[in-house]
Amino acid sequence: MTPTAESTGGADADAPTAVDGRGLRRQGLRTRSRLLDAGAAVLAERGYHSARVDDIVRVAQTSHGTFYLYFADKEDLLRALVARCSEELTALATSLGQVGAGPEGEAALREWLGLFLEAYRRNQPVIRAWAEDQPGDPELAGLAAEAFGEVSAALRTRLTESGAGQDGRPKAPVSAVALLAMVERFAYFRTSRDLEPDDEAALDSLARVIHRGFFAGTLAS
Amino acid sequence: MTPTAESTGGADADAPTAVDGRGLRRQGLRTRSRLLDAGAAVLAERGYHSARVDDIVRVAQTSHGTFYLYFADKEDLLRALVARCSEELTALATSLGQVGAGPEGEAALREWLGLFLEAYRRNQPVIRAWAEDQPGDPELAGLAAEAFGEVSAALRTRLTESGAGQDGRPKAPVSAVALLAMVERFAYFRTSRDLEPDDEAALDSLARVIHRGFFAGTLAS
Amino acid sequence: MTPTAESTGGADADAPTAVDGRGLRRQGLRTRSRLLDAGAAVLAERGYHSARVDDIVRVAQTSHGTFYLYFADKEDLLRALVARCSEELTALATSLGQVGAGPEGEAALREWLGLFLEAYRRNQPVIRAWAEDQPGDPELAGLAAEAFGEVSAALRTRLTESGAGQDGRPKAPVSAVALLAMVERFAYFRTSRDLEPDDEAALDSLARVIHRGFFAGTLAS
Amino acid sequence: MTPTAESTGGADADAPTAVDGRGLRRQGLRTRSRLLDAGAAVLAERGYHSARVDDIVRVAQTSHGTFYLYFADKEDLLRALVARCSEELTALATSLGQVGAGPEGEAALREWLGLFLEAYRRNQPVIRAWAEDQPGDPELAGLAAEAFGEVSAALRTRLTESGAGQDGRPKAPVSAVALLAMVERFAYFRTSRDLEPDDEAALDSLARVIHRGFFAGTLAS
DNA sequence: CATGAATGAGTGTTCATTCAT
DNA sequence: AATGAATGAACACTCATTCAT
Repeated sequence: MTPTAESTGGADADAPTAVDGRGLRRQGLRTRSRLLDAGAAVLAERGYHSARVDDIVRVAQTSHGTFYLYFADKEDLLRALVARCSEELTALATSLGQVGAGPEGEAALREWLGLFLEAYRRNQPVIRAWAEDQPGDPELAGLAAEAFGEVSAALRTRLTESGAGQDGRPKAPVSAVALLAMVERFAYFRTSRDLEPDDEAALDSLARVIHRGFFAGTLAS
Repeated sequence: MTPTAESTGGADADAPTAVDGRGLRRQGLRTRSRLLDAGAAVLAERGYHSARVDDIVRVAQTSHGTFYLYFADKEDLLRALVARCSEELTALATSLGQVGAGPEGEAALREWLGLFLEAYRRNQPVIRAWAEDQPGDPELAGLAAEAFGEVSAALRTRLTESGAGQDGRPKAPVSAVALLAMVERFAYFRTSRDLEPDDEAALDSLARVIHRGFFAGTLAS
Repeated sequence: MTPTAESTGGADADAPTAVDGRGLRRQGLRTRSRLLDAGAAVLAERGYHSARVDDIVRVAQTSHGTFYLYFADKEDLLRALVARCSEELTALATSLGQVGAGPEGEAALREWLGLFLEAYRRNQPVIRAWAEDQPGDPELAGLAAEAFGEVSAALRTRLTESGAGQDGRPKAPVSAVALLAMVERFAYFRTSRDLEPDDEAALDSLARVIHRGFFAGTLAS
Repeated sequence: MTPTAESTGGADADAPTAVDGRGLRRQGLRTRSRLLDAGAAVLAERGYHSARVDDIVRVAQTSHGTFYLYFADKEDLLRALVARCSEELTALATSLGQVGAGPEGEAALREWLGLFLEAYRRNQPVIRAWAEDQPGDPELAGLAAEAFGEVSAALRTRLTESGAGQDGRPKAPVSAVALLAMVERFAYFRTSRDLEPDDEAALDSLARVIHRGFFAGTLAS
C-alpha cells in the first residue's frame, strides 16, 4: 500500500486541495481531522450515499466551504477514511504469527481473531461505505483489491507453513480465500445482526472451527 | 415471509399497483416481467443507487409512466427481485441433506456447494443491491434477517446432527454462522474478484476445508 | 455549416436530451421554443455568465427540470441560439450580390447594409453571449470560426469581382476582413452606444465610405 | 478620465486600499505590480469570468489576504488594468497627425496603423475582459464610453481636415465611427483568428483601403 | 506587510415521481 | 395499457471575500 492517497491520479497535480495532511499548520490539521471524524460518524448512521456533506459539516462544526478546502470531494473524504482503515486491517493481517497444530496454535489464533473482530467492529461503517461506493469509484475498487491481495497473501503464508496442500489437506490458495471470507463475514454478521451475547464463547468456537479446518494436522478416522 | 410487500406507509390499500403479478392480463404480465429483467440487468452494471429508473425503462423499452403502473417505487422493484432471490437461496439452504463424517459426506457437501455457488453467481447483482439499500429500507432489512435466520437454522440442524458441540467440537450456533459466512463470502469473492480459473479444484478444496472444519469427527493426536 | 448541432461530439450519442427539435411532439416543440425565446430575452439583459437558469425558466414559465429535458446544459441552450443566429448571418452575407463601381452599386450596397444592421441589432444579445463564452466552449469558438470563414469568403468573392488587387487597389483577402470588421463593429457600436439618431443619413454615409474604399474604381489624381 | 476609480458604492472613503499606487513603500509597490501582471496573465488565458482570484494570487506568489490589501475587488484589479490600457490607446489615437490625400498621407497612416495594431495586440486580454465585464460594472462601461468618445473625436478631427463631408464625400462623424470600428475589429480579428502570416503586406493593403475610403480626394469616374 | 484558514450565499444539475392524453 | 411531458425538492460544489495571527 503506497502512502500516496491522491485522487484518480490524472491532472490533479496542481489541485489546491491538500489531499493528505501534509503542508498544513496546526489549525488546519485539527480541522481536517475533525472533518474525518465527522465523516466517519455520519457514514456510520446513514451510509455513503445518504450521507450529506451538509451533515458532515454540521457535525464537524464547520462550513461547507471548509470541507472543500480539505477534500476534493465527498468521495475524497471516503478515500481518506478507507486508506486509514485499509492500513489498519492489512497490518493486522500480517501480524498473525505462525499457527501451530496444537492447542497453543489455537490459542494464538483465538487471540488474533479477537483483535480482528474488534478492529472490524470499529471500522465497520467505513467498510460498509467502501463496499457501497466501489462500483462508482475505481480507486476505491483498487484499494479493495489491494487490501484483499495483501491479506490473503499473509494468510496463505501461514497456511502453507502449517502444511496446507499436503496429505490430502486443502490447497493453500483456496483455503486462504475461504479463511478470509469466513473471518470477514463472521465479523460482519456479528456486528450487523445482533448475535451472540456471549462473545468469549463465540470466540472459542470460532477459533476452534478455524483451527480444525485450516491448521490442524490429520484427522482421526 | 409475510404477504405484505407494500411500502412501509399505510395508505397504499387502493394503490393501482399490483404488488405481485396477480390480477394481470397476459400483456401486463409480459411488461412487468420485462421491467424486472431490465431492473436486474441495470442493477448488475450500476448498483442500486446509480441505477436510474430511466435506464431500466430504456432497457425494458417502455415509458416512465408504465414503470409506475407496475411498481410503486424504485424500491418496490428491488423488493420484487429480492423476494425471488431470497426464496431461491433459502430453498437451496434447506435442500442440504445430512452430511456424514466420511468421504460420502464430503461428496454430498461438494455437490451442494456447487449448486450454491452457481445460484449465488446468478443472483449476485440483486444481492449486492439488497445489501446496498438495506439501511434505507427496513423491509429489505427484514427480508435479509429472515433469510439469514432460515439459512442458518438449516445449517444448524445439519451441524447438530453431525455432532457439533460434542467432544470438544465447536458449538452448532456459532458454527452455523461461521459456515454461512464462509460460503457466502467465498461465493462473493469468487464472483467479484477474478479468482480461481480452475473451478473444480477450488470446489474440491473448499468442500474439504468445510468438511474437516465443521463435519468431520475427532482429530488424530 | 452542418445541420448537426450536437454537443462536443463525444459520448453523447445516447444522451436522453433531444438536442435538436427532432423527435418531439407538438407540445414538446412549443416548450422548447418557449425556452429558446426566454433564453434570448434573459441573455439580452444579463449576458451569458450572469444569466441564471432560474431566470430563463421563470420567463419561460416552466420548471427547472423541464429545462434540462430540452437542453443538456446552459451552454447547450446558447449553442442552439448561436446556431440559429449564425445561419441567419451567413445567409445574409451570401445574399450580397455583385457590387458595381457606379451609383447603382452603392445603392445595392446600401440596401444590403440596412438588412445586415437590422439583423445584427436583432441578434446582438446572442452575439454578445457568443463572444463572452467562446473561451470556455471550444464548440462555440468553432462555430465562430466557421461563420467568420463563410462570411469573409463571400465578401472576398464580391471584392474580387470588383477588381480588388488590380491597379494598385488593395488585395481581396485583407480587404474582405477589413470590410467585415468594419460592418460588424459599426453595427455593434450603433446598437450598444446610442449613436446616430438619423439612421438613414448614417446609412448613406456608411455605404458611401464602403463603396469608395472597397468597390469603387480608380481614384482621380 | 475622472479621478474616481473607487467602487460604485460610497463608504469606501476610509478603505485601506490605495486605489492607485500612491502612498506605498517600495515593497508594497512591487507586490501591487506583481498582482497586476499576474492579473493580466490570468485574464489572458481564461477571460474575466473564469479568472479566479486564486489563480491570480498563485501566479503572483502571494496570498488571498494580500490581494485584498491592494485591491478592493476583483473588479478593482480589472479597473486598474483597464485604466492603463485606456490611456495608452487614447494617447495613440491622438498621436495620429494630419493625413494628406497623397501617398505621403498613406505612408503616415500606415505607420500609425502599425503602432495601433501592435498596441492592440499587447492589450487584447485586457480589452476582452473589459468588454466581458461591461454589463456588470457601470464604471467600466463609463471608461469604455469615454475612451470611445476620445478616440472617435480625434479621428473626426483628422477626417474633417481631410475634407470629409465635402463634394459628396461621407460625413465625418459617421466616418469616424466607421474607421474606428474597422481598425479596432481588424486588430481583433488579426489577433484572435490566426490571420495573415504576412504582416507587412496586410498593413499595406489595410492602409490603402482606409486611405482610399476615408482620406483620399475625389474619385475618377 | 503578509498569510493561511474560514465562510456561506449562490448556482447548475439530477432524478424519482406524477399527470394529461 | 401506455406514454411523453412536466415537476421541483434536493444536493454537491464554487469562489469572492473576511478574519485572526
